[in-house]
Amino acid sequence: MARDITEHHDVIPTLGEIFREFGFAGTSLAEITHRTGLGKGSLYHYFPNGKKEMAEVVLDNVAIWFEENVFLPLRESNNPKHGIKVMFKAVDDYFHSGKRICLVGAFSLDNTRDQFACKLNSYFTSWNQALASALKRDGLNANLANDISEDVVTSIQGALVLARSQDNPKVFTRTLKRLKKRIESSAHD
Amino acid sequence: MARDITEHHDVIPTLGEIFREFGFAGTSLAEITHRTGLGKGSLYHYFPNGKKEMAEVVLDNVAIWFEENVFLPLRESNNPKHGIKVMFKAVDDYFHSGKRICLVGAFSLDNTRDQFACKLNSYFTSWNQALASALKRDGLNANLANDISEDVVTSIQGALVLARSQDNPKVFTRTLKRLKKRIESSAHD
DNA sequence: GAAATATTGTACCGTTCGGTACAATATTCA
DNA sequence: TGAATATTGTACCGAACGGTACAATATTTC
Repeated sequence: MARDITEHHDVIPTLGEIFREFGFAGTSLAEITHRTGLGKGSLYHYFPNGKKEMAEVVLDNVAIWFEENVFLPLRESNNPKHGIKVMFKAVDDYFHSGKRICLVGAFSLDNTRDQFACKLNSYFTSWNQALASALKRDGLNANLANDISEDVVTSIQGALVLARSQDNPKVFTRTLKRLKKRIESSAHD
Repeated sequence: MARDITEHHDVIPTLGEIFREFGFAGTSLAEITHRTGLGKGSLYHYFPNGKKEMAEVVLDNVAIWFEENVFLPLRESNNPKHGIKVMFKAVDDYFHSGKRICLVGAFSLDNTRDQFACKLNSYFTSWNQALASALKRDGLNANLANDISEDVVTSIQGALVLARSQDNPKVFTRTLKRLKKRIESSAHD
């Protein structure tokens, strides 16, 4: 269990960026000590279970951020259209308009996935369900809502992959625009 | 430059599967010697530049496979609709209906990307252009064709990420179905 | 069959890996 | 202040890392 590291207020975000950059296997403790400025003594004081625990805390923080800024607005906004708007804005911000990749997506693709399977799975499941919920409240039937919701979450992930591989964030912003339009046009069917 | 390893006919596919499973950084020579059955002596005989060269050869082989089985049919089929059909079938086969991830996508997400940037970039670019070409020949205007093409390639990548993270290949097969339908319906606009 | 070449197994290299031990130093709290 | 606790820097560990050297063995070529 991680001790209270919250007073080092930017260590966890920094860890996130390192994992984003190198992946779990590719991230070395040397890099972590360098970028966080914390020696091994401190790191293992706050994260007794080492690198794996650091990744878990980071993933938890990602989940919390999305819960607050994306899933909750989708689920509980009185105006589902507004909730969806909030989602797109938050997603665009979070991924720096395509210049930042999704840590959950990255971890999903290699075998470290197995160690974090539960967290990775629930991230996408929550997103899917929250968005589908908003779409249903907006008048779509359940099948269509689930369909569009899966389409949106899937496309966002894919767009991050392509934007990264082509070193062109516009792939991401174009995709968001396309998805917004698709939701709008499906609303008045 | 890799020497002729073609007589060990399944070494390159095996390397591909290892890289898929562990990522580039996470793949050790020990794992490679174990799974390929080749000792270090042989490996460095055929791949004098080591692990990096192995990955390059694997990526080249992926590119060749897609060129032959996906891009070429899209670009040169007399009947573009048929070319698109061939693409979907080949993609479904290649990714084992969602049970196998995309090596190019996986490499794109971590920092090893920089070492292979050119190959990763051209894979997606070729796919995009080939598909857009087929759509245009099928009567779509250029803008719409590019739009749909990016949508399809993006969604396929995303679906592979989600299918993997949720350990549910059906996410992938559903996505393919959705994309086919979308192309069909956009054709008679 | 002999010479030249291609292939392979094995021992070994220096480096880096994740992680631990622990003393030294801050900090907290009585 | 002084004792207890929290935090940190540093030296170190064994294991695994990617890679090399090279002799031994196949295989090809003449």
